[in-house]
Amino acid sequence: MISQFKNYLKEKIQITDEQFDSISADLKIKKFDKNEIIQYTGDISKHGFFVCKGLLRAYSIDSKGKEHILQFAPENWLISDRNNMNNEPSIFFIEAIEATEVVVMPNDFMEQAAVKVPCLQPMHTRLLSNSIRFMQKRINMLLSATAEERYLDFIKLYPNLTLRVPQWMIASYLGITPESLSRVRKELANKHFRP
Amino acid sequence: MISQFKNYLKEKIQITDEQFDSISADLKIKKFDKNEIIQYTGDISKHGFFVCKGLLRAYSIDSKGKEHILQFAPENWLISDRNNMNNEPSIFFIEAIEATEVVVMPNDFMEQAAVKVPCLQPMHTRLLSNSIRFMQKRINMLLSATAEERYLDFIKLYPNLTLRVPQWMIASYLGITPESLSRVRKELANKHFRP
DNA sequence: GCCAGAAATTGATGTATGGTAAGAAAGTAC
DNA sequence: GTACTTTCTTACCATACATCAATTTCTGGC
Repeated sequence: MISQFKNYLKEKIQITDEQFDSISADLKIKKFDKNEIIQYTGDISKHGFFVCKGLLRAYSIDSKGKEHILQFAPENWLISDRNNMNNEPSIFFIEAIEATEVVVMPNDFMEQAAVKVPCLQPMHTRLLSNSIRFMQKRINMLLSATAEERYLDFIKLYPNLTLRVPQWMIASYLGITPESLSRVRKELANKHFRP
Repeated sequence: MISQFKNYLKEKIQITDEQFDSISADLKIKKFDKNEIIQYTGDISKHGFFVCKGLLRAYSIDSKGKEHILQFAPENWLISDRNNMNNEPSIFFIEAIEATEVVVMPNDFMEQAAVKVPCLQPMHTRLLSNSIRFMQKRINMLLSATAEERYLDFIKLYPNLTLRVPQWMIASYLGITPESLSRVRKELANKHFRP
């Protein structure tokens, strides 16, 4: 449903149906099955994705074969590998955790679209800035907080994801093992933590 | 020296002296002493900084009073708190590690300047994208690498900073204690590591 | 050059989280 | 429903890094 992307934009900026139509020619809808991999490490992908429905994750695999989740992308999230902007290869995989429907947008979509619809430009900048803020917060947590604190923070930040994704993925996002997360949860249960 | 900022821009984009003059009216030079704090947590700062000379660091202080360095900013780096774009308070301090000279730029400088000099816009987007890539890499390291690996990565990334900043700051950037970094270095010395 | 304070090193010990392994529980496919 | 896989839990032990404390080395100010 491309209209979902239109609604997303309408919530952020003033854009008419005509304006949207003028930029949507470059967009395509694509569906992915659960567990389907959308982008591989080393790819030079030419697209970013807007998630209409479903759930994606971006993850890397380290030298020991362990996965590390960099980002979840549920409905109404944009996900794109900024490495591809410079035609450099991706450093992570993108995979559909659930059956997912996305809008596929060329890497230069925002720049191009902003020519026709100027107010997209500040929106784009704002999105990038938010992404930076978000990652700064995450780095800060990784530097300063315990596993338990990070887990509580995760629950607050992604209340619905907590039930939607398997625990081992949450552990992978937090930078701990599934076993440790299980123990953290047990601890919290003992303290009568209510999620 | 505001000319340093001009040279920086000239390396990135096509900009004439006249164009630069047309946007530089909003810029000011400011000097900070070593150890001077430029921005406090909670501030709603209205400026970002371009470092002409010297070295800044951005850091947070956790609930136990421990500092955590989010970013170093040596010469020719831009540093600005994206939180301020939304008039939200800063989540970190910015401090001069050395006597430092900066160009002070209003938060909306890039947006405004891009009206007069359009090619600043894609440059700005590229800078933000690079910042995102950089932080993704750092998150990935924090999730997957040992203290030693992160230190080696740091040395490769910031060869000159390694000598310029005290070790306890590097430790704070890496997310370990100064004692641990000292031991990591000792280990590397035993393995005949040559920096 | 000397002194005070900061930074770095080192040793002894503590703790959070990891690794392994086994079994329980929950999904998923047929 | 049964079989099979995946996920989650639990227990035991291992390890990377933290903490505390005592020196040693470095640095800047006089």
